[in-house]
This record gives sequence, C-alpha cells and structure tokens, in this order.
Amino acid sequence: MAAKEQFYITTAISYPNGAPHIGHAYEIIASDAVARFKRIDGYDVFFMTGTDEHGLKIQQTADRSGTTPKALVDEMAAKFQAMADRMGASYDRFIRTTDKDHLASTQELWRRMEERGDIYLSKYSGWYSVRDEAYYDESELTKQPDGSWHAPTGTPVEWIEEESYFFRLSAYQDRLLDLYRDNPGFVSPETRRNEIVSFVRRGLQDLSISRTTFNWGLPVPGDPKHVMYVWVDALTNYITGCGFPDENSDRWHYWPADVHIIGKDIVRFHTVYWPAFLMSAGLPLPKGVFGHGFLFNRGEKMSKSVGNVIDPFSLADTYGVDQLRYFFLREVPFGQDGNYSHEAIVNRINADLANDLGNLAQRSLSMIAKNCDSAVPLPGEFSQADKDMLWLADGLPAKARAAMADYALHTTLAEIWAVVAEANRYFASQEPWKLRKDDPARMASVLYVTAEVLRAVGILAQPFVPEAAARLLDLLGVAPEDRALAHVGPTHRLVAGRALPQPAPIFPRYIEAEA
RNA sequence: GGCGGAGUAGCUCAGUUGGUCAGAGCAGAGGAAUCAUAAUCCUUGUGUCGGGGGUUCAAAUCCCUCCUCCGCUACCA
Repeated sequence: MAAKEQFYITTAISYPNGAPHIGHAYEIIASDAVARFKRIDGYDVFFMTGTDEHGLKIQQTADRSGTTPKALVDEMAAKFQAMADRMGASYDRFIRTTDKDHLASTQELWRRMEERGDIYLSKYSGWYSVRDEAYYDESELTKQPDGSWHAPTGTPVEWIEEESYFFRLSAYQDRLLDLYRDNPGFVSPETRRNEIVSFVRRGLQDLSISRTTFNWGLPVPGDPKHVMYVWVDALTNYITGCGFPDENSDRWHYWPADVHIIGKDIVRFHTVYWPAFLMSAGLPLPKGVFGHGFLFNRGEKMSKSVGNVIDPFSLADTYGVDQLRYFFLREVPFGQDGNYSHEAIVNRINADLANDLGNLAQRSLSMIAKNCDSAVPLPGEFSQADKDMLWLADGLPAKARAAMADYALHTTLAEIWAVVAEANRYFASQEPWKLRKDDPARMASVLYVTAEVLRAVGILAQPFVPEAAARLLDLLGVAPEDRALAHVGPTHRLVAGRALPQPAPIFPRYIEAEA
C-alpha cells in the first residue's frame, strides 16, 4: 500500500501578551476544520499551533507585572493552549518559541542565511523612545511646543543608531516576484496576493533582524549581545515543528508546509520575509499562505475601550463548541471579514443545526426506532426519488474536496446543508408517516435512504462540528473506522438489520434565558 | 497620491469565457401537514444589477467616465 499523502498545516503562533480573544479562536477553529477534513480524506496530517513568546512587549509586560518573562509566558501559553483545547482543536503539536528545540532550529537557520552571505552587521537608526523602549516612525511623531518630538504614547523620542544585523532582503525581490508569478496559489485569497505583488514590486529594503536593547529573545549565534528580532525567531517555528535542522527527524518529511493559515495583517511577513529566509537557507518553501479576515462584533472592531471584548471560553460555554465552530465557518466566507452577534449565532444554531439537521435526524431515527425494531430498515427497490436523493448525498465528497481545495469552508458547509435541505424536502414529500399504515415496505425504503443521507452528512460534517457529527454517526451505528470520506457512497451503505441505539437529539435548540 | 478590491431584493451574498442571469439563503406574508427538537413542506419579490455614456443583434457580465466604501503602500506583533 502506498504511503499516505501528507498534509502539513499551521496556524500563526499567537503573541501571548494578552488573553486569547475571538480572533485566535477563529483562526484555530478554521485551521482545525481543514486539518480534520484532510484526515478524513485519507491524508497523513500534521497540524501545529502555538505561541510566539519572545520580544520587547513580553518583557515590558512582565516588568510591569513584577514577574519574569518566562513566568509570564508560561502562564499565558497555558491559556492559549487551553483555548485551543476548548475549541476542539486537534493539533499535533503546540509549539512555543521558548521550547528548547526552537533555539537550535532558529540558530541553524541564522547560520545558513549567514553562510549564504545574506546577513551583515550595520546600524539601525530611527526615532527611539527610551521610556517605551521602542522605535517610532517619523510620521507617528508629534512636535512639542519646545521643539522636541514625542511618540504617540506621549514620551520623548531621540534619534539614535543601534548596531544591528541585517538580512539582505533587497536581493530577493526578483526571486519573490518569480515565486508569485509561477505559483499563483502561494498567496491567497487573490486580493492579498495583489497587495503583496504590488508591495514587492516597489522594491525591498534590507531587514533589521537583531536587537541589543533588550534581551528576552534567542541569542544570535556567535554574538550573544544581540537577540534575534521578531520574525526570524517567530517564522522559524514552522520548521522547528518538523524537527529542523535534523533532517532525519520523523517529522521532517512534513516540510514544506501545505499551508500557513494566518490573519490578513501578517500576510507580508509570511509571503515576503519567510520565503526569502528559506531561499537564503536553501530550504523548500511552503506551498501556500492563506490570509483570513477578521471578525467584528456588530461591525465594530473588538476593543477594550468599546467594552465589546468577548472571551472565546464564554462563547463556547454559552452556545457550545460545535455551534460556535459552525457559526464562524458557515457565516463568514473564509478570507473575508465577518460579523457576529448573539442574534446571528442563535439564528444559525436554531435554523441550520437544530431545525434542519437535528430535527431531520430526530424525526427519521425515531420512526426507525418505533417502526423498524430499532434496526437499520431493509430497503426495497429504490424509486427515482430515492436514487436522486442518494446521488446528491453521494456527491458530497467531490463537492467538498473542490471547495476545500480553495479553503472555501463556508462553501463546503453550504453544500452539505443543501443536501440536508433536500433531505427534508424528500422526507416531507415521501410522507413515511403515512406509508407506515399503507405501505410499510416502502416506508422502510424511505427511512433507509434518509439514514443513508444522514450518514453522508455526518461524515462530511465531522471536520466542522466534530462532537455532534460523532454523535450522529453513533446513532447510525457507523463504526469509527468507517467515517472517512471514502466511505460515503454505494460501497459502504448501511447494512439492513443492524441494531441501532436509542435516538437522542444531536443539536438542541438555543432557548433564550428569561430576561 | 500610487496599486488593488467592492457597490445585485429589507439583511448576507451567488452570478465561469456577454445571449432563460435577474438568483439563493435569512427575515416578512399566506397555506398544508402532524413522523419530529412548535421542527418540516408549499406558495409569495414592480429589485433602475452605484450614476451616466459607449460597443454589440444582445451586457449585471466588455470599454470610458463619475460617485461611494474598503484594503495595501515595510521592520508592535
């Protein structure tokens, strides 16, 4: 048997300078859905998420809190991991840039870029605020009455020059443009690709990649008074996870990644810096980078001052994890910005999950339980309506694969639920409750076909609503090893006569609490 | 300013290479049914397809122009 095709997917690693918010939850939920989809499509999947723990801001936050950076990130990373777990994320590794193996990996990447001649020592200059320990762009500054300049934070700035290592990013302009031209799928969605191409066409400056003004970071090989700055450290996590630089690692074969799922705000770093670093180090490039959009609370960006910050844990508690996952993935076209509101979430939960799918399962399975001896009914000759219905369900894997190839998660769900809607129409038009008296054999066929549709829907829904889909497949008596996309269709039909468990609701309606 | 994207029913949006393309879902209205989680099914839209001009036998779909909104325009991530 041939080795399984492999699929490596990552989220961005989160900067744990504050509690995980809905954006983090959204990214990991979407990535998890892709990872789970690939698994049930037979791929050997490696799915990684984690935290990016170095840098000035962490150090500052730790200082302010009277703790150490390490203690701070230990606490915060645990929260991010707990959030990933709460969202049902099936990650294979939760990586932290403070993990031991990440130091070796990052330093080796640095050495290789250095060997290539792409790293040189020079001076980084700019307007610096000693109090903020940060540089500001001239456009951000405001002139004071006394003629001095202040940062946006109100602190005074001075022009200083700092020794820094630079990466010769300017040398990679043409190779990057070739990359975008030859691999149109490297950056998606399309609109992000346009932006990046136009950005790189304008020309690239070399990149400052080390700092001496703080020390919470990974030391530069051979010059430990420098720490590696930001992106060299952070981006390298993707190869650290594959065992780099140990090419004999049992995970090295996963590299290059199939896709990095990231927010649209960091597309540039992943599609300009990262491929340039990898080219410099002589390593294969990831096959794709997908920049998703942001979620807004009733059209407003979430912010502490507006007071609309919503904690993902409490959302999961309120609505249920599957419900939350379904809402995010169905309501928002993946790649675009989207809105959420209590009303919209409740509407989706009740209309799509409870009414359309949950109730269809309940009404058909309870008829089977009452009238078919709690066993898979024995179908007779399929009518044209039966065949049409089954044909639609059997076609779902192909449609889903096509949509998922472009990470069109919302389209995939729309396809699945279109079959659910058709199944409700089929069920209503066949009127099995009447057949129960007039033609029990025909009723058995209708219930069988409906159960078969539910089996297909249950299998397809697993990546999106894993717990509820599992419950549905349990109710249909589908064995855990029979839940792959390949099992949808005529070759693995439900076996008539097999005993089924007592039906139970899979998606309760959301009832508003009394005010 | 430059580059790019978008403006289609109350809401969210589909509409490949121009010719049943004027649509879907939700919301609203009316009706049917009663197996089911008061769920389901059926019927129901006089929309200037942002404005104007042009090309064509034919344009939401191509060209020009104008209006509005949005994204990007480098070292906080």
